[in-house]
Amino acid sequence: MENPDTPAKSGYHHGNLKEALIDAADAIIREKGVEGFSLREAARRAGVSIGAPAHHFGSATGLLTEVALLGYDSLGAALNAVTTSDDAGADLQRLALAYVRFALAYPGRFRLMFRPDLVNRDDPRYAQASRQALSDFAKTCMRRDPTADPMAQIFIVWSSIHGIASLVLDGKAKYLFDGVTADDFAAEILPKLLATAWPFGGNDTA
Amino acid sequence: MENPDTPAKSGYHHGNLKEALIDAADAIIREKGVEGFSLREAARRAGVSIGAPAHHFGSATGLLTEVALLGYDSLGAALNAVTTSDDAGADLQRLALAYVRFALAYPGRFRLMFRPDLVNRDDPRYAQASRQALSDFAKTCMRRDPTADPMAQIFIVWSSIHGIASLVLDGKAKYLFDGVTADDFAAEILPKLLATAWPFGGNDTA
DNA sequence: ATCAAAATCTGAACAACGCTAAGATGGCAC
DNA sequence: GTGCCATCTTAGCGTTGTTCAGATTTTGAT
Repeated sequence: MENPDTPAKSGYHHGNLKEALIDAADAIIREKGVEGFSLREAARRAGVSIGAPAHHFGSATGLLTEVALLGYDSLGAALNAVTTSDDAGADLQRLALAYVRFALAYPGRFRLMFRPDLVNRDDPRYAQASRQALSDFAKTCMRRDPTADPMAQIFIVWSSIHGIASLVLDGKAKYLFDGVTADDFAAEILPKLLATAWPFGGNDTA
Repeated sequence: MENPDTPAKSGYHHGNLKEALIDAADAIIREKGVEGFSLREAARRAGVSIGAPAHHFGSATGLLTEVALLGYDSLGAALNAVTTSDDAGADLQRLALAYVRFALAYPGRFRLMFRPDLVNRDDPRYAQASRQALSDFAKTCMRRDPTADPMAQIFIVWSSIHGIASLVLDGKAKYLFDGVTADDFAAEILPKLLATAWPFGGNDTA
């Protein structure tokens, strides 16, 4: 349940409250979504009083920012685990699939990561984590079409993938593909969609 | 400020509280965003006690659903106002531009429209409004490539546009196009982007 | 080793929120 | 006129984030 290297709680002082609160917040968001989160419940789960988190994070935003950073790290790891090949277009398809599957596997984290009202964007680690998570993406985009304007290409491709993830997560896909669940979509419909209708899958570099 | 055809408030009874509350909610969301909304403030602005909205809308979700419907109507109107031509690809570009500009002009409405936790999706008017808003879109997609699978094509194109709008609205564009404001993006960068890097602008039907 | 200083956590308070239920008010059909 | 019913008020409950004085423990300097 907990890291074995925790100093454990020695009565009054918790030991590593900061990590415990981040874990608790992440768990709440996983179970009940971003809107189900409350600072008080995170404190409750960490076995600490309601005023304790303020010392470590200042406000709820501070704690949620940490969870968002964790989210970007895990997204980056998921994209980094995608196998690469000579075919940049095929790689881009796999990355897109991984992106959407991440969103569906961690809907709470994913939503939080794109909620400017809940995270502190002035934290320099935020921009860093965001950029890092998409680095594989950017590289594969450039590999697919080295002649294109880098920022333009990355933005357009990222938008397409992010739009797919957002719409599916918000339940809009079932309006078009009537009644299909998000999991079915990710497992069956989406791969076909990416292989046929998605314009970034083709190997343009010949 | 108010519709001239309001029965006005006759002391105890408001006259048309329902509309007044919807207007108030829409105004709050315009001014302070979705998160800045509260049922109590909407009641306050309508000049009515805090328990009054419950009678008309049941809960906050009920009221917000009305605002979301209003949002879909206005989005549909914005897309419907786009001039059409023989070139379906060019039309699609204009529709995309209108979609993103709507999101930037009415960020509160736009975000609310895609917040499943704040609107009642079981309301049959929701699916109806959603479909209606995108009808021009769907038609133009089919006109652009009549051979493609309708649902697949519409979903992919919509995703692309929705992703652009979402990322810009969430402030992600300024990470790629350093420091540019959302308005500058919509006015200058986006049109060029749609004309060059966007894969759905070309006239594939020859 | 001692003891002050800093870090950490408690507990209570405050204002605001959504929701509910009991009662007051007034329009409207009969 | 009278009674019904939609409408609105008011009070209350449980919840939330934030703040702050004080209790407790660790740390570091002497």
